[in-house]
Amino acid sequence: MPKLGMEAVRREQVIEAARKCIVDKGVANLSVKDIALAAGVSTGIIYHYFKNKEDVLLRVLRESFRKSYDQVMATVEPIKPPGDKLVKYIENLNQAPQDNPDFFVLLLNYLGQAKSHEAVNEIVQDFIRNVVSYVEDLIALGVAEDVFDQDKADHLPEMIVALGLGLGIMWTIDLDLFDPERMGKNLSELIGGYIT
Amino acid sequence: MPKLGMEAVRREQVIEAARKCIVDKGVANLSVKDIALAAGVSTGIIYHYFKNKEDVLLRVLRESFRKSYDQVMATVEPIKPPGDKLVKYIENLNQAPQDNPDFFVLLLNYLGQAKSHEAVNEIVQDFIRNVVSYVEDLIALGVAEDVFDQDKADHLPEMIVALGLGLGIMWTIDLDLFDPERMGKNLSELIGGYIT
Amino acid sequence: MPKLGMEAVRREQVIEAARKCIVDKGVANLSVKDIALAAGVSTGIIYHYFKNKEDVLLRVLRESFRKSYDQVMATVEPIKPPGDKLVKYIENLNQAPQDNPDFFVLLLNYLGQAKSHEAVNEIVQDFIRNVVSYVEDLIALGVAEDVFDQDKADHLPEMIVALGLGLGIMWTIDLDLFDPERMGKNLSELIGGYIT
Amino acid sequence: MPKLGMEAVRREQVIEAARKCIVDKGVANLSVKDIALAAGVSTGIIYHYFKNKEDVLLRVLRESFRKSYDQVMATVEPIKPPGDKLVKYIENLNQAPQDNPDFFVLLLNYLGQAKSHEAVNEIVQDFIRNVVSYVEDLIALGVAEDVFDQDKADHLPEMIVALGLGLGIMWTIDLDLFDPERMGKNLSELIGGYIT
DNA sequence: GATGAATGAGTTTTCATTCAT
DNA sequence: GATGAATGAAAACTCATTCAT
Repeated sequence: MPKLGMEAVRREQVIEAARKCIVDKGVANLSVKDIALAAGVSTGIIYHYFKNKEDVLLRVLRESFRKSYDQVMATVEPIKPPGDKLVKYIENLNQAPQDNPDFFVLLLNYLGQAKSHEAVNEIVQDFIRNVVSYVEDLIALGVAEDVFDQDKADHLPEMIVALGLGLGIMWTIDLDLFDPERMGKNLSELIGGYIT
Repeated sequence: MPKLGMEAVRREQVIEAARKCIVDKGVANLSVKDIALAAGVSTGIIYHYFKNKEDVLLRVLRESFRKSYDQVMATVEPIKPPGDKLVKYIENLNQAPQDNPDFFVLLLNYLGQAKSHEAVNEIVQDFIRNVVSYVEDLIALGVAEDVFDQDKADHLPEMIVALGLGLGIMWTIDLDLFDPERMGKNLSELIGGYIT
Repeated sequence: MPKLGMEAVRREQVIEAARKCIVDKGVANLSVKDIALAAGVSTGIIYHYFKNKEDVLLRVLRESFRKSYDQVMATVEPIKPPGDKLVKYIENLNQAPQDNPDFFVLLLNYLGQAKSHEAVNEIVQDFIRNVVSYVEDLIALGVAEDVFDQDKADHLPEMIVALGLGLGIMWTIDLDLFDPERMGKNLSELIGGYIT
Repeated sequence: MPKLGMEAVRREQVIEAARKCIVDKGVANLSVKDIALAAGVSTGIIYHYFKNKEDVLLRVLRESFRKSYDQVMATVEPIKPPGDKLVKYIENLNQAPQDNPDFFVLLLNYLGQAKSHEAVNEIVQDFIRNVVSYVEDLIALGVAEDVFDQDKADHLPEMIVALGLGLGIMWTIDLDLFDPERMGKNLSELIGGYIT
């Protein structure tokens, strides 16, 4: 067993286990013992690498947002034409509930805490602002390069994100509510109409 | 204090107290003692009128959805012209986070449980389906009376609801994200464009 | 509704309900509410006619012993020949678990409390002593009237009662342990051999 | 105090403490806190080693029956002559209330629950059947080796056990009811008469 | 570093008893 | 007399956190 870099391994091990537990049984019913069991470590070790349970949970959230961000960067950023970039992003947004359903389950689990938990609120706020501002940038990019007209709607980025969030939540709660495939097309059309 | 015929009063008293507690401190940190204290009763009486804590929480959710429904009925249904009806409803949807911020905080608190709690999931699913189907009816009504063209977008009702939900959540988490007033106008335009 | 004699009626109503509850679900799992429900009265009324729950339970025990005693008197005492009297009593003892299985279930429920509950202990002790002394009298009567020889065994009455008690308990716990019919005959022979 | 390998010790510690509590104050009035206090541990640890209170109580019963069985094996089995074996066993049975009064108190505490508690009933049934069948074997052994005649009474083993049980209970409830010394002799004679 | 036994404060729930009506 | 709503103390049980090994 390597001793060096063990810390990073253990932390990742615990965070991933906690994430899985939250998705499987909900934050509400999650004990430190559950996490330790899922991670294959003792409860004690969790307190060696994390301040306390809350610390673990906050890191799960941050990590989850970071991964989501990384994934967007990896799939959207390589694309160069600004128009395609936005289209790809919208596609991503639309695929998210299917491609990464865990993300929405996790998000829902934390959103409920946001209003009564300062730290959670802050992290979630930052995430939403980042997403909105990223969409703003994508649109601005298109406008700058004359691919889009000035977008015709005020607050379009917020609406795009809200649509993605709302549809994601709705589909997470009720898989039969709509067909994500067709919804994807509608979404592209709707938004496309506003920027060309 | 009368002792007879208090059942309805007590139940309402407890449910309202529980609702308030959830909004104030979150379901996660909510004890029966808290509810009893907020309701001004003993913990014992809660078990006299409700099966257990879960029973109370589920009733808070149902009651909250019922009130929300009643309010829509009271404000939207009196309006007769189908076009105005839909507009009014959209307005309602848009005002909701401001007019009734508690509703969204409450909703968020329960959404997190939905995936790991059968009963919650069912109630939330029903609610969403009802809302979507209500919007469908409003649009169909307009089309039938030749006020709207057939709506141009597939899944428009789902998108309208998703927008309302997404914006509501975003605004609940981050009051500074956008100005609801202006957002209201954008929303009306966006949707208006799709049904006339 | 008659007002006079209501007290006796109510008391009997409650005691009988409590007895039934104990037999059905055990003293351990018996609440005052259960008793009230079974008796078709309110919990309050129980405290009007009895000092407290313990008072009810003690009266159930006494009443049960009294009835058992009355039944013996009614079936055994009318018989005049001392020999037949004892035979009849033994028969009674043997039939008890079948004829009145509730009695044994009840008895077992209280025997467990006897060692840690002064009042119960006293009542049970009195009952056992009475039963033993009744058998002593029956035998003495037979000897006095020259129907039996002096009984050949020391402590015969105690042994007879112990056999009845032991077999009753065993059969109550395990109906398949033996056939009470055949056991009855064996018992009569066994005891008969010792007093003639 | 060592922390490792304490499982067996702690379990025994808790079971023994629970047994003591039951004997001292009765199952009816026994809280987990009492057990923890008597065992000198925290309440939490009890739930670490046992599923719940019921689990502890059932193990107390099983353990008690096991010890009783072990003791019989240790005292009766070394004896080889079948006749002496049975005599020794009867002696044991007779001495039990004196030698091990706790056993009867405990037994009484559980017998009351048997009828309304499936698991208790099963354990007690098994115990009684084992005891009866052990006596059957002892007699059969004697008959096989021509030490006893075929026993003259049908159901003799059941009667022997019932006598032991009945006398034990009676003497537990009322120490003054008879002299166990003399009772022992009577018992031996009585039974001896039936198998020689 | 790693373990998991141990703690005890806190949570849900029950229930005998009281008392206003 | 009669009711059953209301209380609150006590019970069973959970779980984050600590710490001896």
